[in-house]
Formats: sequence, structure tokens, C-alpha cells
Amino acid sequence: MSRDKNPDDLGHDALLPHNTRRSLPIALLRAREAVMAHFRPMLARHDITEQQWRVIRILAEAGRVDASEMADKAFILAPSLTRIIRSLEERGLISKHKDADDGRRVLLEIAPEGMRVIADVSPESRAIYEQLETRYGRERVEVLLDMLDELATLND
Amino acid sequence: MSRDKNPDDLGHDALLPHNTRRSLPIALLRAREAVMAHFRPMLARHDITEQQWRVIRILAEAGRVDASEMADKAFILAPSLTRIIRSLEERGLISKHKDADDGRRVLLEIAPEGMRVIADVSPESRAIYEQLETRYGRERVEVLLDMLDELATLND
DNA sequence: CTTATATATTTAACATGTTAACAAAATTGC
DNA sequence: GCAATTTTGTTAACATGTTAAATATATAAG
Repeated sequence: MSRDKNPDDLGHDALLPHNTRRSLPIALLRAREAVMAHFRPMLARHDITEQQWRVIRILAEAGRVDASEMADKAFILAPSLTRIIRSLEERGLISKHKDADDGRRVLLEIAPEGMRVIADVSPESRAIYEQLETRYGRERVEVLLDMLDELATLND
Repeated sequence: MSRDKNPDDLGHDALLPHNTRRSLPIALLRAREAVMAHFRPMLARHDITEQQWRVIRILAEAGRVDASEMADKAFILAPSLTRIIRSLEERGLISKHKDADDGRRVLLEIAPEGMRVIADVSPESRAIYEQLETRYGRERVEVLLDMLDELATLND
């Protein structure tokens, strides 16, 4: 019985916040969740989280990377990254070395076991993404990515 | 020195995953984070989290709401909602009652103290949102919301 | 060379996300 | 009515998000 689709129900009190159903933060959350719902079960079968997948995937793409660069590329905050690195290292998916030139920096590298995960997960991941692209429309995905990027860089 | 903008750098290994920089999940995450960066400091000044704000805001909009409906509207998973409700009730921002007709259901209602938060935060929230809308373009926000909604409902 | 400042990472503390298991109440089938 | 099933909400356990503070190393100022 919550048929609050009637526009007259809103705007009767200027103190009330923006209509929840047309709010960018929640819309972005919903969309992201819907997308991840396609990937999560597959990742779970391979016993890795979304964030762990992002990290090893970036290492497979970019080779040796320090923690700051990783935080940047994977969009993970430093404290989370510290924990994720510890976990991935304990599981033998990545290796960790101190930078010889700068003792503060931590260099990350994918391990053979990590490459095995890449080889297992990558094809499935691509297939899911391509199916998504097809269903939503390749062109529209590109448009959406551009619009999202512009939103993300509004501050710069 | 990470100038991997050259398209030739990609595609040399079909095993590698989709290019990270054009991936929907991360793009959605970045965009959402950029948007929330505008709101979070303000919410922090009022000593509430983003999720707590969503909950009391929905109660202010919709009146009495049960937990399932709240989880749905605020897009918060049940276990998280349980904790958020406990916290908000302890702080006196909301009240909680058992449904007389259905003993399983928990009915939520905003408390006077919660209404005070609404009154304090709402104008600031609106101002931030409107500034964002203006900078990004009102029309484009609408288009983006439509595209995000379609992405979120692809599965239905 | 030494002190002050800046940068990179970690730790701490708390809130939320995520899945699975559980408890309690309601509904369905017989 | 009553057992089986479904629905609602909570708890548990672990991973991540978020902010602030701490630590260690590097760089700049003097």
C-alpha cells in the first residue's frame, strides 16, 4: 500500500530532503549493486572478494606496483588496502617487497598462484561483462562511462 | 610515469581482464564516491553517517515504516539495518515498536530529536545537491538517473 | 648536519557490507 | 487444527569503508 507515486505527495514541506527515489547517491549504489550481483557469485566460487580481484587484476595488467599506486588504480583506501595485501600475501596470491630506493614504499607483485586465479577468473569475468554490455547496449555503456567519469572528475 | 593510454598496450593478452579504467563497477564506485565527498563532511559535522541519514530521511518522508520496507527504500541490507536501527534508537533519533498485527515486523518512526536533525541537515543537503545539479547540468542528471535506473533493473 | 616538514604505510576504532545460520511468527496444505 | 513451509528479523563472523592517529622514511630549510 505504499503507492507514493503521486507527485502531489511531495513538495508539501520544503524542509523535507530531496526525493529519495531520484537521488544520485542511491541511484549509483543501486546500479553498482546490480552490476556486482552478476559478478559476485562467480568470484565467490573462486573464493575471492571483489576488492581482492581488483588488486590481483591490476597487478596482472601493470606488473610491479607500489601500494599508493594500487590504492589509486583500484580505488581502495589505504587502510583497507593494507588488510587486503596482508590477506592476499598470506594466501600466496601476491608477494610484497620493500622498495630499495625508498624505504617507505611497498612494492607488490603477482605470484604464480595469483596468475592461476587470473587465468581461471578472467574468462568468466569477460563473459559476464560482455553479456552485460550486450544487454544494456555497447554504445550506451560507453556513454554511461563517459558521464560517470565526468561526474567523478567534477571536482578536479 | 604510468602512461598506459596507448591502446596498443592492451589486447596483447586475451587472458587479461577488461581494462580497469573503463570498467562499470569501478566507474560507478568512483562516481558515487565523488558525489558523496560533497555530502560526507557536512553529515560528519552533524554527527551522522550517510546510512543513518538515509534512514531518518526516509522516515521523515514516509512516516511509519517497517524494517523490510526500510531496507528496500534505503537500499541497506537487513543485518546492517539492524545495527543502524539499534544505534539510532540509542541516540534517540528514532523509535521502534512491534507491529500488533504481525509480531515479526518492527515498525520504525522518527523521534522529535530525529526531526531536529532533519531540520538541521535538510537545507544543507539540498543546497549541496542543487549545486551539484547545476555544475553537472540539470538535464544530464535526469538522463544519468534514467540510465542508472535501467542498469539497475536489467535483471527484473 | 640538524631540525622541521612532508610523504608512505600501518594501526586503531568504529560503521557498514556480505553471506550463512538462526529464532520467532505467520501462512499454507493437508 | 497441525505439521511443513515461508517470511521477518536478528546474530555471528569476517571483509571492507572511514577517519584519526601513529610510525617510519625521505626531503627541505636553516
